[in-house]
Amino acid sequence: MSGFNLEHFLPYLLNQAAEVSSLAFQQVYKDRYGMLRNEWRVLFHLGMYGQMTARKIAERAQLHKTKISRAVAKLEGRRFLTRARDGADRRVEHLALTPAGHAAFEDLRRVAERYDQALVADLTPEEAVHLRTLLARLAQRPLSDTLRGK
Amino acid sequence: MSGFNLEHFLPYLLNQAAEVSSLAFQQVYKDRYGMLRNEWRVLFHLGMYGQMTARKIAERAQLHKTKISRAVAKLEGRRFLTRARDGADRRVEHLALTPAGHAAFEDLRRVAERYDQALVADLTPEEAVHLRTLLARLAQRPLSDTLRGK
DNA sequence: GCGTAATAGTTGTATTTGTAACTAACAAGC
DNA sequence: GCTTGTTAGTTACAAATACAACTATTACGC
Repeated sequence: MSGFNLEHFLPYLLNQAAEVSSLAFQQVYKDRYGMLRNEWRVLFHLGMYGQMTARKIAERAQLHKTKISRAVAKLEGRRFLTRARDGADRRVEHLALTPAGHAAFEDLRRVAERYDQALVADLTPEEAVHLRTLLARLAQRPLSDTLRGK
Repeated sequence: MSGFNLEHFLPYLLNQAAEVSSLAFQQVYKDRYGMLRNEWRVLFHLGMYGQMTARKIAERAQLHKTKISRAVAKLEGRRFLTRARDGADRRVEHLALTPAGHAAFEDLRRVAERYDQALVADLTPEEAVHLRTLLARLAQRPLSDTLRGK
């Protein structure tokens, strides 16, 4: 036997924390705008970084292109964004928020900001920074071959 | 404007880290045993804590009872667990791993242990402990009313 | 230019999931 | 000992997801 314990297993802890900490915020964009997570993410990327192509969003958000495609279709249907074909390469479309889309983004950005502060409320500022740094490190590392060999 | 940035939003970071850090391990239980995440969780709970009811697992794993129900049905179909009706209260069933189920659990437990070590490999032991502690704290806190008021 | 490959984005279909409604068994009040 | 309520677990159906195949367009090799 060993000291291994399910409650300390990092993927388990990460999943639990991610789930709990997303839930209340998810409720907000769902209730106010009928959005799903992927739609919110696309909205946020366009709001934060301006006009972008679907491919670029997929890259930055690490989201599969089919998810982007469907999220974009929904957001377009709600008039939160518009598409513009690229003149030079007609496969590409440039996505941009409409005023309504931008208003929704600003609203949700404010909520997200307060929400984030509430989440780290009982951590010291140093702990909060440290936590974000560690998470970013974990998220960046590719782990495909950590399990090679017996 | 403010300093708010999507890449620092805690739910976003947690989700990315959780997803990345689960992926390679998920591959293992999927490839070796054709299991989904919920089935793996049920297997692990039974393996770690012995015989249990579905309700108890749902409680400990913070998983909805329908997920447990379906996971148990799949695991039963693969002969990884058996059900035994409670004599006193015939609504209740006690679940227990079969030898095959226990062998799968032991195999996966070993993989999980090595995997966890690989995940924290470039953290100091203190950092790793700290990270787990912070995550557990986040996971426990109920956040339903952090967003009250304007 | 022409054939082959790559890229942007979409659609189809099989799985999974979420939510609510359901069955069966027990408990409590009167 | 009935009626009403609760609890354990299952099932049904709608919605969401994953993955592969698809269309349309551009790029490359020769």
